[in-house]
Amino acid sequence: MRPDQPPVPSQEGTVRRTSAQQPPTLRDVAEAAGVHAATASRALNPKTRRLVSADTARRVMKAAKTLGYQPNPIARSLKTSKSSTVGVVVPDLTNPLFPPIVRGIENVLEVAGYSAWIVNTDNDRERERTRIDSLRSRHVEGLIIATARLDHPLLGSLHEQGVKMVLVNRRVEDLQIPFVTADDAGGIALAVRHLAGLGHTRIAHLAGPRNTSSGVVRARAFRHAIRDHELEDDPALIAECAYWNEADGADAMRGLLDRGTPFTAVVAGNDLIALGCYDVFAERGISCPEDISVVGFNDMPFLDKLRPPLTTVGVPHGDIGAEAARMLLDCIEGPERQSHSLLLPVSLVIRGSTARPSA
Amino acid sequence: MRPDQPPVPSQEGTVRRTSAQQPPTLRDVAEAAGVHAATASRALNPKTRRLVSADTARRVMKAAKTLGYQPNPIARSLKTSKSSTVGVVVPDLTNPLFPPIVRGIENVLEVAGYSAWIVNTDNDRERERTRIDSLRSRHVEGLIIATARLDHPLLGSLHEQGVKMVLVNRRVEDLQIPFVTADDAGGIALAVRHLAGLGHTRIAHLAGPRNTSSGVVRARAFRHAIRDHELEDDPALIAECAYWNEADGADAMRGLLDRGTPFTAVVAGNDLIALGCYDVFAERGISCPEDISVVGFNDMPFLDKLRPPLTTVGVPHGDIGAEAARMLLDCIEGPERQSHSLLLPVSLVIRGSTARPSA
DNA sequence: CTGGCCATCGCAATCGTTTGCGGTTAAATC
DNA sequence: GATTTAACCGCAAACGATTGCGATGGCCAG
Repeated sequence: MRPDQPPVPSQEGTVRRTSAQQPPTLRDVAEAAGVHAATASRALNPKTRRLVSADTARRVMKAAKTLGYQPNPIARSLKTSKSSTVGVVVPDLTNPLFPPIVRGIENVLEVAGYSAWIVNTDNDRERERTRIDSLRSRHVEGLIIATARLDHPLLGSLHEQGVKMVLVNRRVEDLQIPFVTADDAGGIALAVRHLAGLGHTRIAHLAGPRNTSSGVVRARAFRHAIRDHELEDDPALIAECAYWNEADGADAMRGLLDRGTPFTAVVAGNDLIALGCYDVFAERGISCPEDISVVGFNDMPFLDKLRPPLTTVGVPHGDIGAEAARMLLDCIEGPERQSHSLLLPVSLVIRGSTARPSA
Repeated sequence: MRPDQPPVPSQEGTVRRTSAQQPPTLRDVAEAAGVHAATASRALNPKTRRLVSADTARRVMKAAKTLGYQPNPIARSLKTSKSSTVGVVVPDLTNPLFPPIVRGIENVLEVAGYSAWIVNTDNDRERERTRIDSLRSRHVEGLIIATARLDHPLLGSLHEQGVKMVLVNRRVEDLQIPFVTADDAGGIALAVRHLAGLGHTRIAHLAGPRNTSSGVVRARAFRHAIRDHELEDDPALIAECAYWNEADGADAMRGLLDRGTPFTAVVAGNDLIALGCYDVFAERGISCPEDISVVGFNDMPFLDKLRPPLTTVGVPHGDIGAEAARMLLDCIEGPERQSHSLLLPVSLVIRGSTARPSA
């Protein structure tokens, strides 16, 4: 659309695009510095600067500064197939779990000169595929993925194709994809130790979906912990939620209650599931923690202001994101460094939703 | 890095890049269809398809499909200076106010074939400048901005430069930049009407920052409403928060309490400020709503599970985002349509934090 | 039968960088 | 003083698409 000035080529050799404030290009600074564009390119890039004389490097950099030159990432990306960009795939930004992770990611990416493309999948496989395709066509240099399911062919094939990626919060079975998650098992152990210490013996678990690693790891850890403390190991005390959200948490809780098996405490797969429990408590006039104690998982924001404040296990979300980003950058820059995975420590945040059993 | 095959040009004319699964390029499909790349380009683009014969168009599209051709957005963007991309500038994704807006934006962008670059500014002017620069260098076609301050020279200069943008949640003074916000004044009116109806006569306001439009609009609306209902119009009942967050809300509340002016209700500038009040209530043993009623603004998630559940004015965040995106697309496609601004209706969500004054 | 018009398509330039290669110059060697 | 050597820099070809323009051919009208 630019009115390409009529083909009167280089009338003077110095002035280009006089009228519009088209941002200056590399050629502009090259001309200003009296060198060829190639030289300017080398002078501006620290990695190639040693190929030009110190003097011309100075001249070029000065010219760049006075012209306010900003390299065009698109042209660069086209040429180099690099983009200084990574894709971040989350199920839903609206889930308070993810923004802190994203912030952690962005913080480390930013200082490394990278930026993040964020996409939501809404847990829809097809949408996930198209979003990731779009990321790849934009030449992202790697992927940080928060939507991993245990069985995830898409990730498998991406991995085979050599796409650099790291998983956050989740792992996938049988694949050597690096991940960084919270210490799920440790967190659950903390939770049931706390409940056992309060005197609970019949503790239920509202497990997350069986197709996510967090779901199964936490559920398994729960059964281990129950046995370790020699509490009631009753399969009827375990219910599974289809999704990590309030509605399914509430459903699971109702199911548990309707089943009639008595219990005095429940460790929820995560905070949202715990919130679902709160809803059911309100429905049925159950009081927490007097009738039933609840502990959540994640320590998402504002839990301290709930009625009652939710006891939960605190997870360093920002750190998870930051570590994941660091690992991805390692993958990208150091080609074949064997990057192992990371389990970040958690802590129990004791608030008002847990108490001694009334009985 | 691709091992550019030695300059044995077009040995057969058909095979390129046999080894690697380098994605097919436009030239590949052109060859496959037996036409020139230019023709292929025209055939693939609906807008130019009429320039080629129906038959070759079919051939090209078939070839594209069988090769799995995906146009390279980077090359396209370099040539056309378009990117099918818009920038979304928010202060902090971690604030639950913004994710729903972002989702709304993405939903309408997606069906239009656009996608969104999200950046956080942390309310830091310098960071804001650099992030927006980076967006522009990536050729975003427009900006959706949620960080507007009333006096915002940066936005002014962008606007002068012809950068398409629309503001969400905020406006800026003296500038004809289209915006879409909630009906702030209407929401405040609803809130004080509710409180007045309950019998409160001394109502305080914890105003948002004076440098944001929402802050001043809500504060002004508050004073109007107070006068309309002929309640105590005492300047000592108004405090201002430096930021829209819990900590500053708590500070303002403490200031109000320490001032000694009596009041029985407070309308907070937004939900986070209201949460700050909750903190102070806990500190000082004040009970809500018995001693003081509180109403927030925004109806962010999980407010219904607070102690007590927060009465607040509900804002259609998703719609705000969606409308903003629609307006921006209009700006981009229709060049000089006079796009006016939008005020979306709000509603009062009455919960447990408001009650009749005890006195 | 010829001229002209239109539909169709190819040519080549272009967007702004990066980078292999080759040429120039000055310094270093014997 | 001739020749090697290195440092420095320019040339031009990419990357993958879009697009103005011109060439070609077929078709119809005169």
